[in-house]
Amino acid sequence: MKRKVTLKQIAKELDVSVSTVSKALRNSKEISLDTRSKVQAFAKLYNYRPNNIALSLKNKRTKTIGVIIPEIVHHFFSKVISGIEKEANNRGYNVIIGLSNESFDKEVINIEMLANGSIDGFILSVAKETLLLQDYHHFYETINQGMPIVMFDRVVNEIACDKVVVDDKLGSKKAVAKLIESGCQNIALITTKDYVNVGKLRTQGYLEALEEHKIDPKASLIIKVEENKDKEIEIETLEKEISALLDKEKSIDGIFAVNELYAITAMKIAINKGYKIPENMSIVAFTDGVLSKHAIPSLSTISQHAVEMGAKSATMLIDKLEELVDEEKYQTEVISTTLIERDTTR
Amino acid sequence: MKRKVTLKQIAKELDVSVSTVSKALRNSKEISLDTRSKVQAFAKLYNYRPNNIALSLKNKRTKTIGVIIPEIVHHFFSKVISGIEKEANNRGYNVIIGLSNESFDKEVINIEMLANGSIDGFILSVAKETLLLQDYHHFYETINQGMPIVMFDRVVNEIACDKVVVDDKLGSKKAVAKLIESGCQNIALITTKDYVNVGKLRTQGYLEALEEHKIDPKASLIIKVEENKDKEIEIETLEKEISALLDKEKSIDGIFAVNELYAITAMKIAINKGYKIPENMSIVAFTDGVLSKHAIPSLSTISQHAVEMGAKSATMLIDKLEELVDEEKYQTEVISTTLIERDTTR
DNA sequence: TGGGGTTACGCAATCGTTTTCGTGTTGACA
DNA sequence: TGTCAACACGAAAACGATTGCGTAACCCCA
Repeated sequence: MKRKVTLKQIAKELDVSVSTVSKALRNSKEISLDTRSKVQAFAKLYNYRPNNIALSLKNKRTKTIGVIIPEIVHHFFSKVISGIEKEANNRGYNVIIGLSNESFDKEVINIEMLANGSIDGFILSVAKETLLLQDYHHFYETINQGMPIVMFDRVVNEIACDKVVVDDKLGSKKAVAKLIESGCQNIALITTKDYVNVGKLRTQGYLEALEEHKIDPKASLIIKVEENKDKEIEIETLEKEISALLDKEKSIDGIFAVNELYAITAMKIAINKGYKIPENMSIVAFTDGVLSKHAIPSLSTISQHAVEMGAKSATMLIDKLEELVDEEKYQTEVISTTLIERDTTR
Repeated sequence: MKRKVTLKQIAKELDVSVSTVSKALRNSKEISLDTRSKVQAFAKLYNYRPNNIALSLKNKRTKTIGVIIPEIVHHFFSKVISGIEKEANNRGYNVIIGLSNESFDKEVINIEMLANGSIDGFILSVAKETLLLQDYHHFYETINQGMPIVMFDRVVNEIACDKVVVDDKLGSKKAVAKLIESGCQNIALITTKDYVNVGKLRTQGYLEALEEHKIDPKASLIIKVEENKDKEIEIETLEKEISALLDKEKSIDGIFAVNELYAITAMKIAINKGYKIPENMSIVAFTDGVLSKHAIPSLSTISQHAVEMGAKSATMLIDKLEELVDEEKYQTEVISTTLIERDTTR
């Protein structure tokens, strides 16, 4: 086993100083051609690679980006990561991942772990618990120490940093407009409680679409799901609610759900109750994922372009890190959504 | 903006030496109680945190694990990562992610990028292209430099390192046995070409199960899918093949697929052709994911316990890093599979 | 022969931390 | 009063790399 070779070892071996070796490897003309080629040959032979940690210490930059997300077993987030990773790699950066599992404490710990020199900047999506507690001290502290943050999807408006968001309201509006225009009159909404920002915005989009088409919203058609750590329970509860809703409101002919799981759940129940999809029941979901694509029938969705979000976030962060952009100026990039028509809409 | 405070700054401020500050913070009794509390109070006030990079350089360990996977937008891999992350975090390690996108070159680049001091060890699943080329020099070099590797799922047997694998053969056997025992007589197999190790093993399991139940395998019931970078095309081709197969072999009453997407695809076509599932067509898939769980009807699957795989991999790597285990001894851990019975089996 | 310029290298500081080894100042004891 | 231990602290090396500056050795020319 040959351990990694260092400048010092090369220097000793060739009987020159460390600085000579360093300069020779960087092809400094301060060093004679003779020595240069000798050193370079030796380095190549021993497969010399500069130690990243030492470089990081010296340069005060790690060329590494920290990404903190609520969960990774999630189509949207993993897509965002792949976007981040691709862009970061292209620009010579590594990506280090922290999972908050939607927990405030884990988010804080992860940030603190990484903020002590391990990374140059953060890309993150805020944990639900954090949004609920509205305790943002860890973000402020990080930014205060001069470490840039880019927030995506679940952002905190009051924090001064770059942001990349989906146009949730407009996306929902598109979805609901599609339902209305294809003939739906009574459209149910399955959304989350309002403290989840994106849920709130998507609800607003639903309401605006109705308004624009002169349809009076009915509170009785809206289900606001209480999220649960245990998804099983959450979905079971939702199933009962949807079932009850469909039993009570026979006129429902369209459903808009703020995520695909809610939509799939609704579809399952609707099919069980004998609805024909899309003939007498149309369904559209926000968030395009595998479930939608491969469901039977396949679900029409609003795609968030997650990969693009990730790539954009990385671009913004790296631009800031490399000072290609004004340090004090924060931007909010809006990624537009696309309606993907599949088999649950007419 | 207050930049991070260092030992040197504290030392200057309190008019003591750097070493005194360091010792005081580590509560060395070499330092008087007076000085100790003074330093500690000051450090707390200024929120001092030791610089990780400097520590890494000094300690020659980064407390970071490099994970290289073929893709992240994939239920299995993201679950493995969540397992790795959890275990790693518990033991004070960070996780840095590299994606190979199934490409040999990207795998090599990622490994080289991380192997220069950024991490203490690797956990990885080999890219398909690498398996095809059978070029493993980058793994050998890494191991040779004294950096431990743990391979999971897609492993290279000839390389001496720790491995965590799924019991692919036994898992498939379980699945096919289930089909047979529930009354299926003519079971089709949808698998991958043999160079993908796991595809091969799963095919073997299928064959063994048939053999044990005294059923003669028929080559005409087996589809070996040629994988394609473009999943759309791969699935479209597969759809045609399955359709042709079902048309030709009317006696088929069971399908075993080596992943859930193949199974879902088969199910879709079977349903279209009027098969009743599970009454006259049963289906089981290897790999348990969201698709299976939320498909209608929900798919019976073989679960690989991906989170456990990740956690186990992390445990093995960290144990080696912390020398809790013999450096020269390599183990192969087999994670057993579980049959999850849902609605596509009787 | 002495001064100036060039060449080719080494020294030492630096990044932030830990740790070993001195060392000056006490106080106690013979 | 001389000796020695204990105490409290500082200097310096080390991790691996980069870089500004100093300088020895040489040549050239006046």
